[in-house]
Amino acid sequence: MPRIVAEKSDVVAAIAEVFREHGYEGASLSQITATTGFGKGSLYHFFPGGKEDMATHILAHIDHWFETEIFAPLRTGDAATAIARMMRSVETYFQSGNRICLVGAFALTGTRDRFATPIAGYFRRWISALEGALHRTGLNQPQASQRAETAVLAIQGALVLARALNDAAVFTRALHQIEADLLRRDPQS
Amino acid sequence: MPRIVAEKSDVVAAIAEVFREHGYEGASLSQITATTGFGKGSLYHFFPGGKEDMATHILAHIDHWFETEIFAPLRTGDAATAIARMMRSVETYFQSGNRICLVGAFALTGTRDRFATPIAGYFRRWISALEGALHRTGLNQPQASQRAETAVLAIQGALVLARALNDAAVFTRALHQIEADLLRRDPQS
DNA sequence: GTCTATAAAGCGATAGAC
DNA sequence: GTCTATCGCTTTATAGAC
Repeated sequence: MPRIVAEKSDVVAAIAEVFREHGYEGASLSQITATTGFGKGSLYHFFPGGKEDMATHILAHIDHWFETEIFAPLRTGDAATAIARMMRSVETYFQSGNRICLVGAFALTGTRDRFATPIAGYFRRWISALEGALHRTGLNQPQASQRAETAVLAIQGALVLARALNDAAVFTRALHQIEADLLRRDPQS
Repeated sequence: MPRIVAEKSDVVAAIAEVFREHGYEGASLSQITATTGFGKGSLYHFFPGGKEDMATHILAHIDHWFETEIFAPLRTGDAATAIARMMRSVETYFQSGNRICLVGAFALTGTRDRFATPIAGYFRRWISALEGALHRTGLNQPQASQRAETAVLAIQGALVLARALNDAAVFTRALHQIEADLLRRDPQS
């Protein structure tokens, strides 16, 4: 049954892009109203806590997407398949390097202190889920742990560099190398 | 001969830390005056263009430091020595992961568009200088290019992840692996 | 070169009509 | 649930005394 009025989840996704583009401090309510088409009345109806409330819901929304699409499959599915799927999902989600990671961006400024728990949790669970999958492929625990951390870190770095150079190909290249490194069978870590 | 009054370079270094902590949008003039001790009168005396002027000088200051301490040695010195020195300088500069890269942070938000040229130039010259050094160690051009990009990207990612997890050890671990990967002699890229 | 006072604009947030 | 009007505050930036 179609709805006339907006739903919170629609609003969250729309606002997320404004935060992604300007950062937490840089995203003003007037930009949000202009870009999303929602007036301040609607915004404060959905998010009584204002800007911080919006960001909290956006982080939860992002976390839920990654949890469902990436972390959970890494934990339970066939390890190699889940890792390959992770790489494809990451490429799609970050639009081949044209979209940044909001969680990573929040981490780099004073915004981190405001949202320290969800930010740390997102990366911790990503690394942990990937580590588990790598362990199931036969790697020992320290190797799996190190490789997982390196892969997640490299994805973040690739997003930074792709945007700094305004060259999405940097991201695509990095993803291919990350995948090869993850599945490598030689003795090094 | 000692000076009583402040010099522009002193002011730049002090302001840089405020931008580093809060990002471009998040750093307010009142925070800058509070942290640095310079009043608005002094600030606008040194930087008539205001906040954007300050950020421009800060980026130039950072660029100059890297140019002198890291890029130039990579271009002319003994390759292996210069690379090892780069890793040490990077560890010191970023305070073992407790200090972020302002250029990378600027790249992630709308601030990038304002400073696109210095941001891209910083990373382009870093990668290019490192690529040259790797080439001189015997790697062919594509290998050197790929490894240089991967290393710079990994440094940025390590800074993001270390700050997200509030765990500087992530950065230290990553630096060791990056150095090993850079100097590796096996056939893979 | 540094200060204080102040202007003009934009900010996040609220109130109340509909 | 959405709108407009508005509050109080902070922002960047300027002016002018010292």
